[in-house]
Amino acid sequence: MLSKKTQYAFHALTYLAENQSKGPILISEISQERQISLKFLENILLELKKAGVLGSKKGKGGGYYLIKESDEIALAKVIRVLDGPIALLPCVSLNYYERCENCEEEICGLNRVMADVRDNTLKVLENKTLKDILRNR
Amino acid sequence: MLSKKTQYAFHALTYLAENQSKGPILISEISQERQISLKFLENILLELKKAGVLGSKKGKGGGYYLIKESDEIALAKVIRVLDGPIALLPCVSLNYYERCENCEEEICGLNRVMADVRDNTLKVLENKTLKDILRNR
DNA sequence: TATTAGTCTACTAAAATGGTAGGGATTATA
DNA sequence: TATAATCCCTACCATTTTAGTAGACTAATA
Repeated sequence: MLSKKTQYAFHALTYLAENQSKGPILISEISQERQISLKFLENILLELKKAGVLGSKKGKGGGYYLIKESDEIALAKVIRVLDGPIALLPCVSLNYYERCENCEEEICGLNRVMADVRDNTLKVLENKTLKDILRNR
Repeated sequence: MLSKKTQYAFHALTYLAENQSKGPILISEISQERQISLKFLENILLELKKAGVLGSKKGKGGGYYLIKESDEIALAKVIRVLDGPIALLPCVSLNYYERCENCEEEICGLNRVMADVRDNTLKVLENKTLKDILRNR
């Protein structure tokens, strides 16, 4: 399951995309409009900024804004930033690989199937973007 | 990610499948062979029994055994028993549906995509079975 | 009836999750 | 250049989940 953090991230990002024309958007505005705890949202947006998904501007007239088009931000990217690995086992994760403790990868039949699951999941999450989850359509 | 519980469940189930001919297998034997904490494994096997995946026999000569062929036990079943929902959002879960709090399902674009992810994940997990993850091949 | 082996309830430690508090740093503008 | 507006950063906290443990209980068998 996606954490609240990631779910909030999607809500915030779609809000930013839908209001792109207004320039930088205040955290507090997103918080109010999308009903997300202000301080929690601060952390989320900061992580997205550090990951290169968002830009920000301080001081009056400041706020957050997208630095790419909404169809250039894959859903997989957002999930990885906030939740980490998408794969079901560490030993088949593309971005967060770790050796499994309890299994020898050569003879363990599970990882082959889980790599298959991963590929099928990513087929959607890498190709669907922010644009695909916008409200106004 | 799959929990340790589910990962252990797969290790235990494949052990049972690979040693099916020996009749009921002791929890302690599985625990030793697959390096899983005995008491933790007890809980796991019990849950699998209650879910109709395993049978058991008490007393001398007892133990656990599969009550279906290994190609009749879908991986999805095992994951649902131990970890719960497979979908990434409660509002698109087939077996553990719950309304999302922060989103109105009609206008939220996220659930359409996540239903798509779910379908692609299940395409693998419903069709691959215990038999597909056995060692001896 | 003694032994073997699963069943059940309860407990615990550690980690993850979800959220909060309070300054600090930077920028715009009066 | 003062000050108000904003994001930035570190630390903290409560709750839930995860992973694992303890010990008594029940059923089957010899």
